[in-house]
Amino acid sequence: MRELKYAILGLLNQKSMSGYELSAEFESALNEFWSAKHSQIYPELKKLTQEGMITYEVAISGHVLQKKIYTITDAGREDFLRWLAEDQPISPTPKDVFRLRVFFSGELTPQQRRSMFEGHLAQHLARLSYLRQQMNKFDTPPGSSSPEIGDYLVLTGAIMREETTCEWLKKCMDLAGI
Amino acid sequence: MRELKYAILGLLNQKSMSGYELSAEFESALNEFWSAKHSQIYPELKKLTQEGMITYEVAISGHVLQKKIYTITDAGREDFLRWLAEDQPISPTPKDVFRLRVFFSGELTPQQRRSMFEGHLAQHLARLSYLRQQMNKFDTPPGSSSPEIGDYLVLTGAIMREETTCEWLKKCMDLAGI
DNA sequence: ATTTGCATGTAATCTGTTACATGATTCA
DNA sequence: TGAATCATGTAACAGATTACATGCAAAT
Repeated sequence: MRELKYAILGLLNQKSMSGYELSAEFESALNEFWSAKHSQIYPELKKLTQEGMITYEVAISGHVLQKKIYTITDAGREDFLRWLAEDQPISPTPKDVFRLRVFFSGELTPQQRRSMFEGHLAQHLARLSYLRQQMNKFDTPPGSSSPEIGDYLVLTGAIMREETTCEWLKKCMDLAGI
Repeated sequence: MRELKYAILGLLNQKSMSGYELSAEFESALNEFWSAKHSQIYPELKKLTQEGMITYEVAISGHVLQKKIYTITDAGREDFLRWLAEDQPISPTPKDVFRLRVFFSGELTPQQRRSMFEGHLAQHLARLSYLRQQMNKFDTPPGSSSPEIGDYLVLTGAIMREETTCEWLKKCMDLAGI
């Protein structure tokens, strides 16, 4: 499916940048729905260059250190837009280790179950409060044609998802009688 | 992390069965949070047998056809229970292609955006109605020490997750002014 | 001087999917 | 007798993580 390809093309379509900066984007902006390590990004950039989807020019940081600034080509933009507009079936529900453990949680003692749910709830509450704080970067909700609209929609979705996860965990503690 | 290993051990801890039946479990009971094809299951069963986590005996279906009925060993049960009780940090948010597309959706025309959200909403509503129907298998909510409690908790979670996804999609259409 | 961050790459390994391959059983 | 389902495996490939490997730049 080459999804990493389109994540990279999408980012380069917003702004030319280096592999290092792309890497940072995956850890910040895309963090709630995609990830990629530099060891995966660099080879993909090489491949995309060979395929004519992107080009780069070498820039110098300081005196000697070289970095490659990648720019999307017309062919790359075309391919990206084609992918973006394609309609695609919903993906199968992703793997979730925690739910796997909950499925088997009947084998645990009540104390063990309690600590399992409590531990996860604490972590999800922390993530939720982080996401809500992220929301502050929007003084006012971006308009429907603002360049920030996508960012805003996914952040909204991430918050709703965490809220529901927290509610579910509370309900689990309740239903499992803890 | 060997998560498939523990999914298999967990199922065999409930009931001895063949690779084929395990495969069917992944497609039904575990469907909302785990999956595995037979091409991954059979080699894992071989490995678990070598490791002494499970054993099998050969049964005959009909006249000739052999099937291997796997049973968890004491060592396997111990290892499974150790894994289940371990406390573990929440997993990083899973990859989600649809959210990736929403993130870049500012590049689409309003009509394209509309069809993207509408298409997904329809599919998620269908899944939601399927899950709600699944809930009917519980005449009454299982008690906290019933063997069905894990199944019930994850189904509850799956429904809540789908409901939130649908709400989010509606909100997206609203915010994106469609 | 030392640590942290910038910057780029490859190798080994693990996980998972698709495709290849075979054959028996059951039901219509 | 043909199709669907039961039943088990391997091979090739794709996607992703961890570890290995190197070196400059900036700030303390």
